[in-house]
Amino acid sequence: MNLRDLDYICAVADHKHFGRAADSCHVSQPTLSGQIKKLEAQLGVTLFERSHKGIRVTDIGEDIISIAREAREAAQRIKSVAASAQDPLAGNLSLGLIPTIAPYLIPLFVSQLQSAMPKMSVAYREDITDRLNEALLNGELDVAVLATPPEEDSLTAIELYSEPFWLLFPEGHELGTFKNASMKDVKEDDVLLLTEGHCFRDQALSICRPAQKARRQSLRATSLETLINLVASGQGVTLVPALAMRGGWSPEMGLMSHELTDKGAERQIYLTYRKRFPRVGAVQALATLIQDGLPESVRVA
Amino acid sequence: MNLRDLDYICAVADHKHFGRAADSCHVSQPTLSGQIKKLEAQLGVTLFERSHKGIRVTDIGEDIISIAREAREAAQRIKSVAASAQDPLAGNLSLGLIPTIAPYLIPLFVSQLQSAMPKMSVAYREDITDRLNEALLNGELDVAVLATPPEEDSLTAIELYSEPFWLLFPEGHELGTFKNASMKDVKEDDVLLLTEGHCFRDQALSICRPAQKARRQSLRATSLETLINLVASGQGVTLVPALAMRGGWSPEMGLMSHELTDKGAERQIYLTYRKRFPRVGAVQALATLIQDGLPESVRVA
DNA sequence: TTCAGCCATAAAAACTGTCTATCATTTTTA
DNA sequence: TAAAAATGATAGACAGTTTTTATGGCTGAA
Repeated sequence: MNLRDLDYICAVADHKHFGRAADSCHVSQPTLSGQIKKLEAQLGVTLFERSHKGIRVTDIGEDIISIAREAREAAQRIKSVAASAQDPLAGNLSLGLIPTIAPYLIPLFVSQLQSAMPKMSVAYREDITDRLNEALLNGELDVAVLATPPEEDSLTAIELYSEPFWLLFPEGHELGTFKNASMKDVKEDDVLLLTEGHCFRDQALSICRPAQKARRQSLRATSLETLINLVASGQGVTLVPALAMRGGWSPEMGLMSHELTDKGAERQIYLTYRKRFPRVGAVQALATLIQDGLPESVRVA
Repeated sequence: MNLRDLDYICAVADHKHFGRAADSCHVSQPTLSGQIKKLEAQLGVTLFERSHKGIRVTDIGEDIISIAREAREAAQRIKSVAASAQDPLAGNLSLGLIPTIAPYLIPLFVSQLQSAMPKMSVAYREDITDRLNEALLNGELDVAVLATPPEEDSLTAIELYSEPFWLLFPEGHELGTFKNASMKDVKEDDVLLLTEGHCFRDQALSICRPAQKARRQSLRATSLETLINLVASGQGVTLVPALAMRGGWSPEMGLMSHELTDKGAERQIYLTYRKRFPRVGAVQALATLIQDGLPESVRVA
């Protein structure tokens, strides 16, 4: 049996005439006759009672043809579902972001996303790099905004932007007298960091002098917001990524900041996805959309 | 697209492994890979994300495969409906009978029909020959028990039995003194007949002497039962077909009867159906069943 | 009776699906 | 780290199926 055979019998049932049915299927009449004859033989059932007056559909023929229509309709639905999925800017996309990016980046593109890709529905997930990578690998996630390049061979990434680090310190701190800041100006045990697992912790540590690295085990914040509040309350200074500076909180909260002048005081942000992920178009579109929404405080490659 | 292709994608979705899916479809792995690749190209959609770790079904793939399962299920249903319709002793059959046969013949085979062909459901229709023939031709009816051979080329018939005519007369009638009866013994204007349209009227007339034929225009019964009652009330004599004699009414109602000795005082009963009617098996089975239930008063060919 | 309409049949041609053999890549194992 | 195993993709030959054109036979109508 064959979907085409089902087309043929439905056409004959509709036209009650082999020749016209054949025309409607764009095949010759012998083709249609032959295929229907074969199908009848396979099923062991006569679908049509042929006579020169006209075609009569047998009782069993009626039954079978109505099921055939269901099958054809399903096949048709497959085609239209596939056709409407053609659009790379449609469908579901699950997007992961790390906690030091999500709250600052998402507002920069969500509304644009809605208007530019209304048929794309994005599910967000905020988690630390390791877990996002894992989710990418097992297919729970389609794409992720990460601050580390992919390590697995099966992953690849688009470079989104590079994000400078800023030094955040409380009002009245001696750094306030400086025009700009470098890590050299920071006291070793003055730097507050995130808890382990946050990649930004490692990135911040990597631009500290070696001596600093072992210190301050006791004070670790679980989020950037907490960290900032700690700084505001005079517990020390910290580094924040540029996008986190977008909030208007600095003056009111008694916080001051300098962009760091140190070379390498920045991190590269990637849009990571599986190499085999089929909807590269959607990923590309998302990357461009994110980049278009970025402020000038970060540098797009 | 093809039902086989749908089998393939469902198998891959089930096994998450091309090789094993190919095995389950009893084809080689390249065949399966190739067909799926082609289907994906046709649909313009990636159904599976292939990697060496395992197969991941894409979102659109999930959608399409679930529809594919519907189509496969419909195809399967076609096969099983056809298979269960293989049985010639199953299905619906519409059976017509003429009024001078129906009430006497149906009781002779209905119970046998139920037990011998329990999956066959017969719809009965009682009507005069012309209308039954018409219904046969336009497909309203599948078979008919008629007392005339088919006239249309597209119809054919099985000879069921030949049914002698009996002469029915009231008790006290002079015919009661005879051992047997012939039409020669009957007074011309004594014969009561059915209304026009009943073939039995014509059959009865045909064995009357020509002189009788123009008479008795005024008394015409619309049914055999009426005719018999008319005879019982002394209005005349009549002919009845043998099967109508089966009832136990003769003595009680003051009726007597002789089987006619005239040559040709009988009629041939046919089971008529369209030459092209596909379920000849059902018709044959019905014919045999009817014949098996007949009494000895009629002759099976 | 002839003619036109309709479905069935036959033989050749085109197409499609399948197989074997082989490759490239990835993962596992030694 | 290198060899082996596993997995899916590719290529070319082959077989089976579908399709087409040409033709036949039957039926109903003029």
